[in-house]
Amino acid sequence: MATPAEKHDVFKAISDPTRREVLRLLAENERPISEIADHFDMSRTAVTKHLQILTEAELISGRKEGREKIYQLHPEPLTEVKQWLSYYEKFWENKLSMLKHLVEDEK
Amino acid sequence: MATPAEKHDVFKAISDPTRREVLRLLAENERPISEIADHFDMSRTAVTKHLQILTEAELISGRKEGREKIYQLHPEPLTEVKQWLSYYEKFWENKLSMLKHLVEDEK
DNA sequence: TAAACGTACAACCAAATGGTTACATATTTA
DNA sequence: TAAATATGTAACCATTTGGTTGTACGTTTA
Repeated sequence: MATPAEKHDVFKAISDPTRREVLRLLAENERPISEIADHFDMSRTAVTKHLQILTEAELISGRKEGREKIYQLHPEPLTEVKQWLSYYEKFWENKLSMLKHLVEDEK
Repeated sequence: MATPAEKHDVFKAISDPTRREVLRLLAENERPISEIADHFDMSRTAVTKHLQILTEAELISGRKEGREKIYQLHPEPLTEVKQWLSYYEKFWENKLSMLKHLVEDEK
């Protein structure tokens, strides 16, 4: 059967362009919600919902600091995507990458 | 701004567990629709819709052969996901992987 | 040629998704 | 303390998503 549609679905989380942009912003710096929202042409509420989805996927986390809530990136769950992708790499990659696979397998 | 929500959105295409399973099936073998549908607990029509989405993302293609339509995998668009991921790898990977990055950059 | 097979497609549906506005609450700051 | 700032949250909405059933149509095959 297919991979179960988990509560913390990282594939679903990264399927939205807005959420990918949020990840990129947080890769640069941790930021409060309002600063994140400033980068988008949508309401702060809408951005907050995206932050919740990313939080459920454990790709980000927020801490309260005074009246602000500061979000930071946690890229670890992306390894699941990387592992999934690695299965398909052999179908398209070249010899240089084959070498890379050998290195990978040494882990 | 965010990555445009393209017509052929590979991130959206792979966000669904059923579609990821279809890709896995086609990675093994090219198959007609009915054979793909047999692997799922849903109607053939529903599976066909997933095949259309994967086709729009150019991850698969189908050819008519007699009364069958045979689908095959085209994994190339997954490189977009791989490239996107590579930006985040530096945040989590270890030194062995750093070496791998050096090799990668030689391309 | 009649029946079975494989697919295409229209119409419909419930739930999820991605957005909104309005208002409440907590924290600084003037 | 009053005002401004930052966030939380409820209620609502349109569209998309992921599924269904029913029917039609081309292709074997008995």
